[in-house]
Amino acid sequence: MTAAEPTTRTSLLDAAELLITERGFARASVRAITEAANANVAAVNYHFGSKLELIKAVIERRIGPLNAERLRRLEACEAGGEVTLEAVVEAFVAPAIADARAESHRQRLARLLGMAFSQPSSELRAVMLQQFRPVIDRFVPVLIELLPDVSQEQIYWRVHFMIGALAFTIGLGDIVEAYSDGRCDASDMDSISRQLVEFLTAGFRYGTPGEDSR
Amino acid sequence: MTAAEPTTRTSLLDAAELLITERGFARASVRAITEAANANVAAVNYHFGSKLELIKAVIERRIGPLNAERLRRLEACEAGGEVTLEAVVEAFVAPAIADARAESHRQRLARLLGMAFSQPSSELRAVMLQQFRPVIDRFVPVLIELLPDVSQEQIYWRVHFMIGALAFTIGLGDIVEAYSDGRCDASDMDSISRQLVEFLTAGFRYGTPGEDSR
DNA sequence: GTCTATAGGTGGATAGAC
DNA sequence: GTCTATCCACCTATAGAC
Repeated sequence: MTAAEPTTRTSLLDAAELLITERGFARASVRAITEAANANVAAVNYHFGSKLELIKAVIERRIGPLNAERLRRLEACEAGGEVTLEAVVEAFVAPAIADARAESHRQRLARLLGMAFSQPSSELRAVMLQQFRPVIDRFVPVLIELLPDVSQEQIYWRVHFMIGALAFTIGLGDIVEAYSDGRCDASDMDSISRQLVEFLTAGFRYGTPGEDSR
Repeated sequence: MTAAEPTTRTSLLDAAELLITERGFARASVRAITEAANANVAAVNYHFGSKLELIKAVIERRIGPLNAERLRRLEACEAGGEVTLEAVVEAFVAPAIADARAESHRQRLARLLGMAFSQPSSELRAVMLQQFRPVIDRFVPVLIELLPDVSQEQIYWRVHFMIGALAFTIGLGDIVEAYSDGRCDASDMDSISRQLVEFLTAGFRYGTPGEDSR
């Protein structure tokens, strides 16, 4: 708990994260991970018990702090008395994009997140559900209060739409560069974050056409 | 080209699709696929050349018709003279959700789509890009015309947000059921489609706050 | 904690008979 | 086109010396 010397354990986590985002869960072999970490083949089993437990640890190490930051920002909003819809959406979106910008692992976290979500493995999806649960439980009531004309059910769906747009955007932003023939810059995180927040805020606020039309 | 008798080739495609969406690309082995298709182990290599080529064929078989339907619906809008923003968004969203409802493979197509997108394998991502390119190229100009105050760059990003929300929703709708403690029904495709179209339409239309505020 | 060696298994692919 | 038999690369996990 003193300094940040690279233990074998953290080296394994780093190497695993890198290789998983590069190759996927299945093709990131224990052999390759231990080799990249300058550790022994048996190190994964010694430190984590199995490859699956290592993967879980990789996911939890990233998603945990990310979601904690989301909660922290939401609480900062409430403490400041400025609980606008836009601020709440930003509290959810911005930490993920900020994290994607940090270091060299630009899309790594989000791709990891997206991969873990879309993985059919029920084990990994359970980890994701467990990690996201407190965040959803905290954000939804705030959104309900901010949008009294929108039903609870609709709020849940819109939160889901938000997560989808966010995960897809960070993990696969480079696709837009290809489609737009370079007109869009997937590395301009500030612009992306702003555009996404504005888009989602509008969806939350105006996503219910006049009730009289039904 | 006469009837639809189940050839070995199509049995392999069906079995591969099912197993891929259940287990993922890596864990859907050639052995399991051929067994499920009541075919011989060597059949995959005989008919497709390799496992990778089989996977590509599975993706193309589903995404191709889906995107063709999107183009067809967009053209129907234009022919009818009713090119509203909502109709255009619906032309993009509804075919995917309709397909997800058909047969028993509820989330299969979309999960396949999401998995193929988030797969680090550059081979598969190239297939996805190639399949989506004509759709993007067709929808973007229409959206530009409908939203003269929104820059081209922003349109591309919003289309990206739309795809993300859509893919995530169809592929992982059951997550919402868990988070909402059953308040949301992920099998009510009509409701989901309507809500998603309304959410996205609002994002497209009102996603740009007044310019005077900057 | 780290290493070597190896067990024990599954993967994709193919050769060659039918 | 279909089958069997087989090759061989690679994987996870562990036992046991250091």
